[in-house]
Amino acid sequence: MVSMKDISAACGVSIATVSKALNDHNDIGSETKQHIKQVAKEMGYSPNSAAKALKTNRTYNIGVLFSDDNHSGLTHDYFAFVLDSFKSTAERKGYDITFINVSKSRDRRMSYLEHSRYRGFDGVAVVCVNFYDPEVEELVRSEIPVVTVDHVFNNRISIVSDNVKGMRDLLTYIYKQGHRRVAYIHGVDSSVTRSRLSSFYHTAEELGLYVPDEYVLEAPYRDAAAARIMTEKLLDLRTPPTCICYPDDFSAFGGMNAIMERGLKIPEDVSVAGYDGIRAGMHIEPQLTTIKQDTARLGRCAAEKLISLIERPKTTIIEQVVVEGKVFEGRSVGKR
Amino acid sequence: MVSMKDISAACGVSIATVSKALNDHNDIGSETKQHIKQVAKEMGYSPNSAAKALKTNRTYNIGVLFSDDNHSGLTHDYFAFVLDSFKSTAERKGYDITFINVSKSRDRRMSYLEHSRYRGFDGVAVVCVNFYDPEVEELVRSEIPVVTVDHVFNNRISIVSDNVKGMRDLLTYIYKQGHRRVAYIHGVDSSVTRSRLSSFYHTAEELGLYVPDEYVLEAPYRDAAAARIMTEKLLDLRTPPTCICYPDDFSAFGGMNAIMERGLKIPEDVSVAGYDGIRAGMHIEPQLTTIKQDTARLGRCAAEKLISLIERPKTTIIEQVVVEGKVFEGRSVGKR
DNA sequence: GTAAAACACTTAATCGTTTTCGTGTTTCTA
DNA sequence: TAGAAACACGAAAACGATTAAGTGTTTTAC
Repeated sequence: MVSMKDISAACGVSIATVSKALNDHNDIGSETKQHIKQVAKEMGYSPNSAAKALKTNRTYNIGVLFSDDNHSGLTHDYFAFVLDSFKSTAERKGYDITFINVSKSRDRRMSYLEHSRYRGFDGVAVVCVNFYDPEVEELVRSEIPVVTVDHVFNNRISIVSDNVKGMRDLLTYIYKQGHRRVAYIHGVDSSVTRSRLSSFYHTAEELGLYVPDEYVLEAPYRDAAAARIMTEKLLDLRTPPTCICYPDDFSAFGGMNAIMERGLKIPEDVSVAGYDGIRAGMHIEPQLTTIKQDTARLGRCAAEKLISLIERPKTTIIEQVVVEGKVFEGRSVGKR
Repeated sequence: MVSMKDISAACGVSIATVSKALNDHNDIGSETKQHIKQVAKEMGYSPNSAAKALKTNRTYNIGVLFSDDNHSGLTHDYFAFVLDSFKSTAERKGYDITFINVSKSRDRRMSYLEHSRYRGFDGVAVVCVNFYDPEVEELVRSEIPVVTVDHVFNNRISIVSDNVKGMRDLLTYIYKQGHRRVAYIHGVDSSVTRSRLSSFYHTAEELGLYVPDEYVLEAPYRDAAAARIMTEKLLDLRTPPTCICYPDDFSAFGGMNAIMERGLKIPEDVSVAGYDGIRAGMHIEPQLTTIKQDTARLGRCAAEKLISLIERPKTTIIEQVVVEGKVFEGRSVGKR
């Protein structure tokens, strides 16, 4: 590995001069500078991020905390899309991204914060984790710049999808299609769930839609099997709903299967709505009506905000950025 | 940030002693060692990976090259699963993973190899990229330990799914269900495609299955729209196939839609088989018959092999590890 | 023509670790 | 009891970069 020392020797100048030449400082003569750059290229100089980081305290590396209770991890469609967008935005701005370890390593495990300090991340993005984990708390409250996605912490930047508007739009759409008996299987408790649920109730009231208690059930996110069971409960009611909303598209798939297995038709007998707008939903029969999240924007916003916070901490506004999704009109919600 | 220097001052010993104590060297007295560790904990010592890396030339960081022509990136279901497994295996063994930049950064872009050297990756995994990219070549031929997934390079370790056996098993299953007119829409040229295609022909011959040329078409991977078009071509033939195999599950979704839109029933009129076994396939109607790849094993193997190559270069066998998938019997391939 | 300013480098300290040699005590060994 | 091990620790160099301060030379200004 050829270092600045080698170049300085080859060029007959000091290491400092090499450093400055390569970094385009303006107290180096232009022909010296050109020559040094030339030689560096010829010798195949490769900079050493560790040395640079040690000296400058900047790594141009962003940590990403990415995991959840179900251990869906990277295979979580919605968050994978967000992460993908986050990644390319960060890369375009000159940052690399490294995952913050979530599994216990060979020897003593580090906490998220310890790990972040160890790697010297310039900033951290928290996505798709259990936000009530004390280690997450510790990380978020630390001195390291942080953005969170889909969860609001006090006095931190967060990027959240507009669950209130999303649920309102979805329910309104369903209502306009003529449905008057709408059930909602919501996810387990979290800020996302709470936003959607209260929006559901609030919108129902606005629309003059009566929602009996037995129409509102809970199931874990992305658990097709659980959604099945809940769906069957709903279908067993004396007056079953004409439309069922699910916590996410995957759950909707599970629900659809339960419905079809009873010989019922979608959307003729029962309508179904998902949430998230994952790709597979477009390809199934009938095409799933859902809220299409703007994952590209979520990821991009998160990266931009975080990098802004890193590079211009004073002028970066600490705020919650809300990203709207929109109703994707498939064919799983029919007219009544 | 409290460093070894701070601890050495607090304990009245030299920095060297602190380093050795914390690293459990055995030329430090046990009570001194205990005391130093104690103080380190109390003072909230946080180690600095950059300094350590600079000195030891080991980062415990693995680079992952992950991208493709379609820019599916992280949202590529099959590879996301592989990566997820890779990630958790690596983490369990004490390695972090960092993405190798694929987009051009703000200033001059680094090549994959330059980037890897810059970050000092102990090793690199190459997944889901265009393997004919000269930059990939450069990286693979370099001094850095490398494993590749689903592509074989000369004299490098690679983990490949058993496409020959997979295709054979799938076609054999289809044959046993009574199909005699089987079409295959294969992916674009790559080592994976070639294995599957030759296995398809070979197996057909073994089975005594005649495959007319017009039954074999090409479409890009994971392109539902292209699969639609090809499917329609097949359905327009004077003797259309009774079963269509697709390059992957997503393409199969596209094909299924084309079939259903013609009012044909799956599997009564036309049967459909996918490849990969992504989650969504389980949830659609009819459930997709496909080859379920062992993504967990692929990722785990890749990580284990790479880490072995890093830690024990001499004793690690350079080989192609083949991971078998198996037929997932859904309901999209019917009996004839 | 001379002091000051501008220019083009160099020196040397520093970031936080690791690790090779010492070196001074203590404990065996014969 | 003298010499050799064994033990417990320290000094200092090194990893590869950055940067403040210093130095000698040339240009500028009046």
